[in-house]
This record gives sequence, structure tokens and C-alpha cells, in this order.
Amino acid sequence: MSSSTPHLHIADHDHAKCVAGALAAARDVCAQRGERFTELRGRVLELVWESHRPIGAYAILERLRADGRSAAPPTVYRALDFLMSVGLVHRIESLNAYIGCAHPGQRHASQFLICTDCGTAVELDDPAVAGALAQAAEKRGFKVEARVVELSGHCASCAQG
Amino acid sequence: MSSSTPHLHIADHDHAKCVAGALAAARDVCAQRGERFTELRGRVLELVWESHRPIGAYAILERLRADGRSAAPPTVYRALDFLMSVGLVHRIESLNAYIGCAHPGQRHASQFLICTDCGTAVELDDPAVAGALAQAAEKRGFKVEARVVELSGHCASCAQG
DNA sequence: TCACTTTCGATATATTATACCGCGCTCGCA
DNA sequence: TGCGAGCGCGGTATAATATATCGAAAGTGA
Repeated sequence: MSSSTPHLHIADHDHAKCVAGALAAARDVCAQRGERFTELRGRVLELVWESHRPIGAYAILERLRADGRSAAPPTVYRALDFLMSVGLVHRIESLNAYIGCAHPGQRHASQFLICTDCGTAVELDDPAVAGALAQAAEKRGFKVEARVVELSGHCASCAQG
Repeated sequence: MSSSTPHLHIADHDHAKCVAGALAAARDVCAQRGERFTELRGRVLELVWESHRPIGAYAILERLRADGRSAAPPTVYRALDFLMSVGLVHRIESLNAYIGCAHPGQRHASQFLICTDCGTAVELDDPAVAGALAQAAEKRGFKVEARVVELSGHCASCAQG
């Protein structure tokens, strides 16, 4: 584990497989929806999946440039906007950062647990939370269109693992 | 109702009372905590309470300048940071904006219903939601330190009022 | 091949937020 | 009542994040 990933205890997992799976799922989703999964979009998705920590748009930009590619902010934001529009990437509002979607292709209302020690963000799809939110909104006649649910704190490993 | 507040159906309320109440509560909270409730902080809090719609830092800045006051971004951010630190103001992450706390002085885990039509944000303190979130986190050994729960959509009035 | 649409490069600029410095006021305390 | 320590704030500069716009290139479908 590199020093840049303290306590990344989503360890014990084959991350290459994560990335490959995400890319494969992306191809599927885009094919199904008749969207073009271009080389740039693929590369950006790959960078977003580089780790399980949300990554900023400008960090992605740096990496694209490191590839030798000419890139400017719009390059990144366009790709991210596309990836979010097809549900392959989520934006973490409290960090102004982006993370790969854990359940691409499926409709889901996700929640994030963000560890402020190791930086990892875990995506949940907890039905009890989703249900409680839906009820709270309905009780007030509110029609929900978008949800931002982000809990920050210490993951199990960092809290004392 | 001004054209700048379409469908503000938190109507039927004496907003001056809202503001006065918020300022009084602020004085109390600061007194209790031995914090200084300065004129600037009071004015910023008042501006945040100008409506029930989240307001951006730079909008606050403009209003301060309209007062004839000399002010720069740090002026506003310092005041907002203070007000948030004592729990008088919340930040709405999905809007990069700020709103007065509906339950100052009380510990609470709030959720926001943000209407994309009229711009109002209603603060809830729904125990079922709070409970579901606590459980979801605990189940995974996650120690929660901060919560961001923001639902966007259409309020009862705007959805069809 | 041609017309059409989408994607991308490129430049400029907008929006939101913070780092830093120094002064003066306030408050606690002798 | 004077003093020192800390806090609040004015002010400048700059960082970090995001968007508007335009034209060229590449893919798509007839």
C-alpha cells in the first residue's frame, strides 16, 4: 500500500478487476443506451476508478496531461458530465469530487460513507435509508428528483482496525 | 410576493418574526458559549435569513457592500464560518449556499428539502431518517462525524399548489 | 459521398473559497 | 486604570472549481 493510500482497507481486493469490471459495465450501459463510449470517456472513467477515493476534476486533468494528451478543464467536465448522465460516475458534493458508481446500470438511490482518514468513499444502497427519506419527503408533499446523502467520518478500518 | 420569490409558499408567515427570532436565538447561543456576536456577524445572519432560500457567499458580499460597508470575500466567509461553527447557519453543499438554521442551539441532524422551482429549502429533523442513517453507518462500523442530506425536487406548493 | 450530429480542442472567463498580513479593539487581569 | 494577549476584521492576493463559446474533426446514417 502506498503512502498516498493510508489505511485503504478496501484492501484484499483485486483492484484491477474493479477497473476492468467498471469499464466493461460502461461499455454495456452505453451500448444499451445508444451512447458513444469514446476513448476519452473511457480514460476518464478509468482515472475515476484509479482508487476508491473521490477524485477532483483537476486531478483528472493533470493525469490526462501526463498521458501526453492535450486537455483543458472542459475536456474533463464534458466527460464527467457524460459519465454522470449515464450513471457511471457520481459527484460527491461535499468534496467537489467524483467517484465511480458501484452499481452502474441499475437504478438506485445511493448514500456515501466518506472516511476523512483514508479518503475512501463507500457507496451504499441502503433500502431503510432510502425508505425513510422517501417517507419524510412524501409526508411533506415533496417530490424528490435528486438525492445527496453523504456521511463523513471514520471507516471501520481507520476508526480502529 | 415579489417576482424574485416565485411560489414562496412558506407564505402565511410573519417573516420579520423569523428574522427577529433567529437574531435573538443567536444572541443567546453566543452568550451561552462565550462567543462574540458582533455587528458584522449579526448583519450576515440577518442576510442569510433574508429569505428561506439558500444564499451564496457572494450574494451576501454584494448586500454588505450595498450597506455601504467595505467588505471582501474573507469578510463574508469568516462570518459564515463562525455562524456555522456555533450552529446558526448551515451550508447547502449541493448549491454552495448558506441558510439559517431552523433549530439553533439544539443538537440535531438535519435534512433539507430543496425546491428547484421556488428555491426554498426546508430543514427537517426527521428521526426516522436520522435513525436509518445511524443504523446504516453502524452496521458497517462507520463513525459518523458529519451528515449532508439534501433532497432536491418540487415542494408541495410548486408541485401543484 | 454528402448532410447531419456529436465529440473534442482551445481560449476565455465566471464562480466559489482560502492564505496571509497587520492593525485596532476588547477583555481579562494586575 | 493601564497593559498585554487574543480575537475580529480590513485588505490584497491567489487558489480551486466550473462554465460559455467557437470552430474543427470525427463519427453516423442516408
